[in-house]
Amino acid sequence: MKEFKRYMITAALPYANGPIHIGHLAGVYIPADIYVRYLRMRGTDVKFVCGSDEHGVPITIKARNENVLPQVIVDRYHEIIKKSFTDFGIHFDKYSRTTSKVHFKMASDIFTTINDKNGFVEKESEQYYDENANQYLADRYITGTCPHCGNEKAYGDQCEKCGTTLNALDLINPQSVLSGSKPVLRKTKHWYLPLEKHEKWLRDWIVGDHKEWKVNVAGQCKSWLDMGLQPRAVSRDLDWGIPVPLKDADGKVLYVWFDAPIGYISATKELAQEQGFDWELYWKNDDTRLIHFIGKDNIVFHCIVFPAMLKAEGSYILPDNVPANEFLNLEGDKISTSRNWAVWLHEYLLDFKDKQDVLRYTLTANAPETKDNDFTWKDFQDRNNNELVAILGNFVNRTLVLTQKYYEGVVPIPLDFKDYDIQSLKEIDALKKSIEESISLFRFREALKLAMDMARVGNKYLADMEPWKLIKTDAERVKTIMYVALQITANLAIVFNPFLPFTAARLRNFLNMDDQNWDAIGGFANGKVNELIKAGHKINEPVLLFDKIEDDAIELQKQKLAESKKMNAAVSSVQLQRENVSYDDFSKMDIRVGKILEAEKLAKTKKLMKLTIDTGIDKRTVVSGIAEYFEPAQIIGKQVCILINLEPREIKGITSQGMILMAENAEGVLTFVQPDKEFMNGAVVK
RNA sequence: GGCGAGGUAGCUCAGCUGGUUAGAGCGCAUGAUUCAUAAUCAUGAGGUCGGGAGUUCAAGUCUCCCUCUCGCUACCA
Repeated sequence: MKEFKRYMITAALPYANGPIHIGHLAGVYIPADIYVRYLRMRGTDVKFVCGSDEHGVPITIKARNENVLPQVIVDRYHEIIKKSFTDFGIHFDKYSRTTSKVHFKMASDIFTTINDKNGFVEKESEQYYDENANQYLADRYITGTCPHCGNEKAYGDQCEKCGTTLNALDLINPQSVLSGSKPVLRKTKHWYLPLEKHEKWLRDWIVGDHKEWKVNVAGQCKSWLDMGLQPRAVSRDLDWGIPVPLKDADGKVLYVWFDAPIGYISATKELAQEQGFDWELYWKNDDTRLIHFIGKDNIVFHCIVFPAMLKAEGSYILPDNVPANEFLNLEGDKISTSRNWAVWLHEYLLDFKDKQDVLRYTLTANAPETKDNDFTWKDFQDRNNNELVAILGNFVNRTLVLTQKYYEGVVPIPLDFKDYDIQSLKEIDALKKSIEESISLFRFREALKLAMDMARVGNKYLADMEPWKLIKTDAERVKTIMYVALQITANLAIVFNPFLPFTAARLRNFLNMDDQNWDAIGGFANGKVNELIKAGHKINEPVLLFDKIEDDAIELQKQKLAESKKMNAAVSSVQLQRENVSYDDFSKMDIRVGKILEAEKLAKTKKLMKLTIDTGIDKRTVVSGIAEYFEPAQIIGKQVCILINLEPREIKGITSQGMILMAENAEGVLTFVQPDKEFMNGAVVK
């Protein structure tokens, strides 16, 4: 593998419309932090940056809802996020934000350079415009009736009721969120990044040059490349964001996805200005290894879109690896900000004071590295009580307590080392090597387990040597044993530093030991024992490294979650009544009783069923999205209610003439609305 | 429906280019031990590797079909 002179590490920019939760931590920030701490301990030249992603429509919506300026929203969450990272020990060199001046200039410059090189294409399209508010409407600023489920509060990009992704032009009765008026279509011009032009080198680069990428990452990229890349708009009609730096671009800003990843570069530049180094060395030099830590939702951006931007600009290096993680679930359910189904970092830090490392440990040991994983409070408690307390904490404690008891805290002078002493110390070296390997492959879960094995070596050593027995018969030998146990303890103080920085620091404090770099780790090499703490060295009185977590603390957290669940159920189970309609409107609908004569599932679709209905008037074809809940055989012969005077519509090449009436519950389960006994086909429903 | 990832011991996961009786941690059982936050150490039980077919001397590991979970995508009058 190529030797690099320096590392540029980025962690996905959190979006500044909500706080950080355990999913973010497990997927992105903890692995990135471990990696960077490790590199630093090896004396590697590394910069680690992140920042708040502060543009985009959702922030302007939140601001509107609270009747404040977008800046107020981003200021609020920027502070919360930044503080919680600091308190949690995620140690960025720079945590910036995309509303900074440096970033505005950086994003504008990059846009300009790409534009000067004809890296964009311009296209006109039709978009909804609010004539009262005098502005174009982002998809989120348009509500209307979902053409699928009839929800009247569907947004222009998706319907939250049925989860469907929508196009604003599909909405029935579109309405501007800004003024309530009916928007009109107007032409607007935007700049697009023609990703399809980058397809070839992207494929060579990802599929050819980077076979070492994680399978989930490579697979996702290949899937996109195979589908064929499309031009992607880099600008939007919005008043919150970085203005498009061109003359004829009034009211247009850079699309948030375009400016956000540039935030990594801006943050580096700001750091460079503070510390006085050349930022371009970290972004434009082939000897730099660029690594993006992200979650799986960001794979396409960081592996395809952002590299295409950088390539189009021309002077930047591309990421060497993008170790994306999968998602973390919480107690069996997807983490969700809007449903408040999450463990929020800032709340955890209050509820579990000084227990940063317990969460770091749990989330690393159970990190979603290869597939989605589940966080449970029971697991959190078990890992603390059975692993941190029982294995690591206990070994350290018994060693230090014995040292106090036998030698008043002074590291004893060893005599002859026996084979078993040396063998145990050599295991430290073997583990160190394995840990290095695991970390280099971004397998932090495995690395952490190996670090715990080091503590296990210590426990086993003490159990086998039984110094508490020997002290009565061979006090001289015990000195050597305790000396060895203390060296193992000192190794733990270093090896855990990337994973559990708070604990490692406390341990070094107990041992009265200076910070050490990674290479200091060792047991036995070149025919001699590696002496991390010298004989005669005085150590401090120990305190327990970890406390047991009792059931009531866990119960409290579970109750918190149960509350969220209750609230959600209460809110979402029954839809509110819709606005009144006139009798005239109602009577326009011609609903009849009909009978299903034939039914067949449409090939190549998941939900669609082609039905032939006897309406009493005629036999007609209706395409209906019910295939997920019914088998053709079980519905043939059923009587149903059917709206027969609905505009016919072509679906998958078949003309659908009408709509079957269905009832749908909160989970989206469907059932037929039908007469309670066999009735005449064609009978009017009113 | 298409594509991607995953389905391995009660739980959480390793198993690289196919090769002797399928591994680890936690949990469980038994024993040892008491320096230690009843922590530790040893031993053991427990798996037809989602199901089926095939290739091969040999398959968890390759091919095909089916099935379930997660994600992206199409579709939903």
